[in-house]
Amino acid sequence: MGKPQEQRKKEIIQATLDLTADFGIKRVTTQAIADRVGIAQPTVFRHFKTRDDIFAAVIGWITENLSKAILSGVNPEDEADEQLRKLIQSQLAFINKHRAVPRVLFSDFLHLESPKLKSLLQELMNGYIKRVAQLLQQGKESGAFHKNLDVDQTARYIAALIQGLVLRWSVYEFNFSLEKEAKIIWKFLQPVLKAH
Amino acid sequence: MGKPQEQRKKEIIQATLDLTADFGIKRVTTQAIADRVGIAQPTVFRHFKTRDDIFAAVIGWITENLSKAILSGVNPEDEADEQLRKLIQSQLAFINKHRAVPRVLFSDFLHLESPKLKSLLQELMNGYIKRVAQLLQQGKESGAFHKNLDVDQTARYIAALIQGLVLRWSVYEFNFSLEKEAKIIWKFLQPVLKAH
DNA sequence: ATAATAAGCAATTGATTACTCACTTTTGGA
DNA sequence: TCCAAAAGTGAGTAATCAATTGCTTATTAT
Repeated sequence: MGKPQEQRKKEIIQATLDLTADFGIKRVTTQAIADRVGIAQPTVFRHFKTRDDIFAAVIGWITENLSKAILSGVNPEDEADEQLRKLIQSQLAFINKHRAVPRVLFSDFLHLESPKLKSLLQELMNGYIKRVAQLLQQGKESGAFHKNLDVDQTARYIAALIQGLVLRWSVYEFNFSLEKEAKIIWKFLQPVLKAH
Repeated sequence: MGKPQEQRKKEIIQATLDLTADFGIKRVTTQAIADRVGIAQPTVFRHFKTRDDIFAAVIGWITENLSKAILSGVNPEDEADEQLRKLIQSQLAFINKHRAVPRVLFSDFLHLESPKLKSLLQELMNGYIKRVAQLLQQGKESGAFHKNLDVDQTARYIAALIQGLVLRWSVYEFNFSLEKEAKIIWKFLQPVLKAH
């Protein structure tokens, strides 16, 4: 019994991701989702109670897979600065492949309509910032980064830098490669991390 | 004839700004705007042909007043680095006062539903980046910034940094002061601008 | 003063869309 | 095999909202 249920859920999440990437959250109606999955519109509600629940699952998917992408992109035996470089690189590679991410991130719908979705988004950001801060702390202790680095502040700004970059990428209709930007952003960060 | 017309237009724009700050673009219905101005809903359409036109005017207002705020905050006789510091500071002070700015900036509605509004947004970003790049170039020539600075790249990243910061401010429900952040962000940028 | 124009409104329309209901079909465990 | 639960559907419902229409009131230029 459980199997088809879970299968359909995944199909619905995937369809929602694809549609969100192309058209943005507003246009992703339950009808559009149903069409793409190949079921009738009311059937969607057999698997998710409300449309919000679908987007909650989508944020869950993003959180989970972004974590995976970062984990698999980073070698914990590297020096902290190399780990951070790879983290940024694999994060941008992931977003580059999943345009639904900026659509979800920059959605007034999510920011304002649903407190539940908003707190999921806050958790996603918190988790990311925390992870970066850990690496900064590690690198500070090992001498890879400079001694007076404010790790929390810097982690927040690294996150802000990347989010701003992704916003520009999204506003300019994905017309440059995020993966290439990873190298440039890393170069940009060097003086912040390593200067005296 | 022109006078009441222009007056009402301004009232509608102001009402839209206020409502957007509080509730986000989606909830700013023509009815809500009319209620706040104190007119009937169809009267709104005497002054703006479509709802999109209202938001176009709002972006126009933001563009104009952000420019003014920056201009009046910057003394052109200062050194370039001092001008840039004041530019960032007055920009953040302006956004701090006008929460409609992030609501407009981070709206999938604007990004996706209306090509016209999207290109207005792109122009706003372009103008800002250009202005920062000019200051960087000026400071590079005067020796305030280091010789190998990539002015366009750096200008884009400064814009990204600020936009990412404003996104966090918005996602965390405006629970910290952007003006205070201006000082910290300036400190953060020092090594990028002045290192060898 | 008055004609022309703009500003205003109540009532309605038409389109959209999340969600429900009553019913049928499929599926999988005993 | 059988039957209970799950998955599915067609046909709605109810709510929301931008935009229109047909009309009245206020303003202003001559």
